[in-house]
Amino acid sequence: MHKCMNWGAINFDWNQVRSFLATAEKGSFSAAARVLEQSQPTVGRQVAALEHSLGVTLFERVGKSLNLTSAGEELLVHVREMADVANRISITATSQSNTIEGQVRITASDVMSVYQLPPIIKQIREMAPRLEIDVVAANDLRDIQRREADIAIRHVRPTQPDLIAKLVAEANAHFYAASSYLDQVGRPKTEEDLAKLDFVGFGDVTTMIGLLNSAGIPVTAQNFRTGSKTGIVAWELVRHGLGISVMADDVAAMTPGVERVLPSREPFKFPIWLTTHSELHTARRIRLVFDHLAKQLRNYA
Amino acid sequence: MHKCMNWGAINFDWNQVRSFLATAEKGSFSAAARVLEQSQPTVGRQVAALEHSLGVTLFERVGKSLNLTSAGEELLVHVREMADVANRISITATSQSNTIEGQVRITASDVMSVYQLPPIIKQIREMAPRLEIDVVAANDLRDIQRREADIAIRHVRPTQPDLIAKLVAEANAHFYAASSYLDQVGRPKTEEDLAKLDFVGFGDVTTMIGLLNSAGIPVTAQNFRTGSKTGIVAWELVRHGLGISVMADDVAAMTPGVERVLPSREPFKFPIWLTTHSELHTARRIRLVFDHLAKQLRNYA
DNA sequence: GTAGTGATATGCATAAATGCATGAATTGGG
DNA sequence: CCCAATTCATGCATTTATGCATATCACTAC
Repeated sequence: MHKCMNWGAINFDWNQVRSFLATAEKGSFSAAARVLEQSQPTVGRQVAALEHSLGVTLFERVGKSLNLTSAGEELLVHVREMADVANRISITATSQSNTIEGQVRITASDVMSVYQLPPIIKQIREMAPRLEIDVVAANDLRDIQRREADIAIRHVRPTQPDLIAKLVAEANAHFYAASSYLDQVGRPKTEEDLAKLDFVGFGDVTTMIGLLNSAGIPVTAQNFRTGSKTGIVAWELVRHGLGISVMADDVAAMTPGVERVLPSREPFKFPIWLTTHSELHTARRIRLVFDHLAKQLRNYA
Repeated sequence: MHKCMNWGAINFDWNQVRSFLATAEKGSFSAAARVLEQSQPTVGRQVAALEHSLGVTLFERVGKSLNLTSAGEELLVHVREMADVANRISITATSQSNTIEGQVRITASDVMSVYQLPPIIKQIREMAPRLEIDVVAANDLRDIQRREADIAIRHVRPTQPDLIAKLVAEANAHFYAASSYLDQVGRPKTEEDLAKLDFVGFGDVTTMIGLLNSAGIPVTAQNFRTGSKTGIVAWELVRHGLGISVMADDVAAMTPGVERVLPSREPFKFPIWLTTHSELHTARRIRLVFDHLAKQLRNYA
């Protein structure tokens, strides 16, 4: 039989709890294994071991997908709480750490990650060779409280209370298109001309239309025949002459083959906020990266 | 060097946190290892690994004993919270478990554990063979919230809010001494006579004197020339004729060679409270033991 | 229906953690 | 002042957990 070192629920493996949480949130052992950076058999076995040592069935194996038992659901509440505390431990530990080594995670839009971050990160790497910079390129907002990133570069002011945010720059953006495309369709003189051309969608098309309409450009869904949630892909579509889109001037300036549309139009303005957890800001390695990012991003004003 | 699978403090081993907690509370790796039922090298290595993966020094090794770093102290707050949540998980899991198997921990005074519990536990064992009953014989009050026991038998009403308590009996106690001792010093007729004899201390002598004084027996510390914190030892001392002590009548009745002193004196009365966590009370295996204990202990009224 | 996708479970080789035995160092007591 | 008793650190053998490859199963789409 088994060895049953810890009969009953007195002492259980805390790591197995984390496997359970990931499985419950992702819906399968395989998906949980991916986030935990472990293998599917491992996660499956850990959850099974937890079930055994707790004496409770957490999931119903109905062949296809796992369903949370009512007992599992009740436990999940506490398990989430435990994970929250674990995150707080992680944050507090980092804030206490005064060494300039270890990992720092920066999250930013994919466009900024590709076009603006690399040279800055190269500088940081030279300043602090033992620092490991991890860029999380994502257009959805990552949660700093849950430690999905240490530092976030955002274009909206964060609302959460425990976060500190610094407005480092006010960036300008204009309409851009490939010169080849404009040669073909002609260069618009007015915003009404503009509304007759093709646009390349960027993330959520609906909100983009709303934004443009409120800026006085009467575009509709008809204008958006191509697009991508991934900013870089959308920008490449623009570069290959598939239409017009709004882009930060800095990025556009380093992209050959595109030119500004309605050059005299007043620019769109958007803020660049640098964000981190207030506790993390006391950690030397975080502060170093934060301050250097602030300094360098200020140049893109 | 090391392999550093998880650089930075993003992902750390939750079990290592428990090792840290035990070490911080017990003051040494060895002591922590005893509580965790692990070896001292393991605990030491786990804490070292945690320090490494968190990038923080938790303890100062000053040769003799470990001292918590300020960083460690700050982390300890959150770590305790994490352990609390883990306990809640344990309790909730048990409350959800409807199988009559696994461990049930009962805590009681050592005297009760030795003289009264064994036959009851034997009955339970026959009723539920797959149940593992663990008796924690301790005269200090064990914490049910921290899951040091599932069911506690106490002589004071518990005050904590999440506990449910059942008054199962009102037991009687008298003065007892070995017949051989009374043959030697004579059988006292009054309480003043009594106060001239030797008493055997039971736990804290000061509170015992206070108790006897308020009962009208003018004893002083002079009367207590022997004693033991361990009730069974004290009772054995009584049985061997080293003096007088108060004892529950049931226990005294099954001890040959002792007889009641001042037999007509009205008995001391003390309550027997059965206590468990309110959530645990819904678990079938806990309920079974709880109810059977209540039923059997009622006979000792 | 039938092939294809994505999931869970199992056997087996490997990697990692654990425990034991031991040495070094420190404290407390005679 | 030295001896006894603890404590932490390290080398080594063993146990334990992990990952890979694979078989099996359920569901989807054509």
